Amino acid sequence: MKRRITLQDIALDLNLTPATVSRALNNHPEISDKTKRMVEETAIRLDYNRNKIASSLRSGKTHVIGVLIPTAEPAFFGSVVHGITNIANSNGYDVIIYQSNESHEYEIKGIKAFISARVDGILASISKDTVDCSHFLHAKRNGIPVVLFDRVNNDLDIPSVTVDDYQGGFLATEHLIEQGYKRIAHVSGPQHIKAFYDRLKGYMGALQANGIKYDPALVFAGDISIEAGKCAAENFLALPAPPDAIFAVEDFAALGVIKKLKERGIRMPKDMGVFGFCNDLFSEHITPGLSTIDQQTILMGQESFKMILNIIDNDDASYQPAKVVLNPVPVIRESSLRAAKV
Amino acid sequence: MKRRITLQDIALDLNLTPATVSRALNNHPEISDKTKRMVEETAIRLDYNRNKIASSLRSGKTHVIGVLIPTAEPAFFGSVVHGITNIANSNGYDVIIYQSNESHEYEIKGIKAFISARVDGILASISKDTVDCSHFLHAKRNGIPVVLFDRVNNDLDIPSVTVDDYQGGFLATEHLIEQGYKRIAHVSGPQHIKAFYDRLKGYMGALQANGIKYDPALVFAGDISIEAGKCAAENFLALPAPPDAIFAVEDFAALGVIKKLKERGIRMPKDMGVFGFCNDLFSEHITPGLSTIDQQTILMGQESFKMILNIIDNDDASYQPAKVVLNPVPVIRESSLRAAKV
DNA sequence: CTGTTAGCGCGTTCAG
DNA sequence: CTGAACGCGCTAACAG
Repeated sequence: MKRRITLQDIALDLNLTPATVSRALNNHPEISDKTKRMVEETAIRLDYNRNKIASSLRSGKTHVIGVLIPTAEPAFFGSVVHGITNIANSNGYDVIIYQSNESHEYEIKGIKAFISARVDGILASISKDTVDCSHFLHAKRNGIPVVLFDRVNNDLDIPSVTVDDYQGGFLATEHLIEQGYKRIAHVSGPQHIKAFYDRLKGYMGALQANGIKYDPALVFAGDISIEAGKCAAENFLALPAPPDAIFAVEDFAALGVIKKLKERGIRMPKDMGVFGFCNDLFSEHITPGLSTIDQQTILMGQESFKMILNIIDNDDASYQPAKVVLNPVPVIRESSLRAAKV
Repeated sequence: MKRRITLQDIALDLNLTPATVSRALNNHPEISDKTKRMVEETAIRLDYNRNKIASSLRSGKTHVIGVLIPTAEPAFFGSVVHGITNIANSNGYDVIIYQSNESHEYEIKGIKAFISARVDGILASISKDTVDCSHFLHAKRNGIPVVLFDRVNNDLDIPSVTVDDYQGGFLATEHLIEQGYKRIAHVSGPQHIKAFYDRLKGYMGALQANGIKYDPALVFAGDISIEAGKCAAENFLALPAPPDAIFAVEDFAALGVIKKLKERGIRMPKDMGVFGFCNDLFSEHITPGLSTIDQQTILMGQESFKMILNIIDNDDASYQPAKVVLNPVPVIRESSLRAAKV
């Protein structure tokens, strides 16, 4: 392995000083075009690569963004990361990923790793297990701006990017009503997670807006799992007056519903309409295709990055906790499409 | 924002020198336990976080691994990244992700970014568009070890982690034969990608091993898309002597096959067996469940990391291009399960 | 077991 | 427009 080329090497080659070479490479206005050209040529000829470590140490900027997510496994976070890294890279930022695996302890470790690495900013989604959020404030106290996406905490004074879950729940339910379904049930998720709570509220809101009385028997306290969906479906079918449509809090739960209904020979969308939430990768490809709410994952990643970049660039006190709320986008497929609509 | 605490601050607080504090925090054997305890306490009390930048500059090690992938979007790479980051983080390494978006140009940019960031190692999967691989050798010349995973190039003298695609194709085809299918067709992928070429060879190998004559009419030159699968199915059905089973080079292509067969009212697995490759997330959830070959993505990520770590730790000339080949794992579901087998 | 000294490579003063 | 000098925070080498 050859020794790495430094500014010094370029300087010696051209009878200049490292300082001048540095300025030339950074396109400093007080350097003559001639020198800039010479320096650039030599840099390429010698195969110079700027040492970002030294540069970071000196300048106090790493051009690295930390991204902390519960897990890169499911499609959702993978897709958001996809959005973040692409826009970050094209803005000259590197992205470090850390997975909390839904654990509070690992989440804290991740923040520590980011502080140690002196990242310029942190994008994070709170893990399921996390109750105490002081580690995020800890990062802020260390001068590292934080933006939360998707899994947020409104008690914290931290800017965030989310989708409008209330609106999503509302739109899903309203679509089912428009399709002529009369008794619409809901498989809900853990209510301490704001997104799931909001979806339930949206469901209730749509019922009310359409003059349908809310029936607690039609809400099953479930989870975002296939198993929960199956349980819920079973439960609903055993009711004296079963529903004719089911809106599940998440696509996997909806998938469980669909599996159970198939097992029982119940036809969708004829006998029963089904609606999910997430627009997971599989939703398009199952039978029947699952109607769902798209959460605009790529856009979410991009907006999160833009926001943190904005905070980094105006590193003054203009750190106003902004809340960006994205519009949920209904994606209608066979599972809920009973009537041909205009 | 408060000033960041440095080793100096701890040293002053305890009447020690920064060097001693550094050694204590790094658990150097020549430091007394008493001092170590004192230093650790003070570090916590003052909320000290090691400046990894300075540490990296001095030591020449960043503890960062660059991961270069075509795209984080599809389940496959997301899952491998999942495997890499988890094992990397638990080994004290940070992971920087760069996406080439299947473009040669961006791939080169990614390598440059990694060299600039002085990463300790690079894990990469070659993009579809890449013909010239000199940028990987460029990284090696800069003293950064490289390990390729999944999309590799055997002409390069670079260690790699892959699955045995020949074996996968062989097992898939043999399973169909065992299930009593007689005329087995194959939807192949672009043959310049080694993995796809090997799967076709595996298919042919299994036919031969079972005394079945290879019929070129039963191989459709397709792609890894739903559309290609649909075309292939149509093509096969129009044959004078149509096949009774189809092995597709990839799950999305298999999905296309399934969609087309359903459209035509052909029952699976009774009238036609279908087999995919990849074990994509949706494969389990479609109807019928798709039999496929699992590529052990998590394991692949872990093995890749272990290999690069090994090279980093013995940074001498023991840089022997090892090739790790993982076993493909058949996952049998309804789409191919005609007979009850022992 | 601990202190002293020096320098990793860069960017930013302040001169000229 | 360019040069000289310094220091970011840490760790390795050498003393003692």
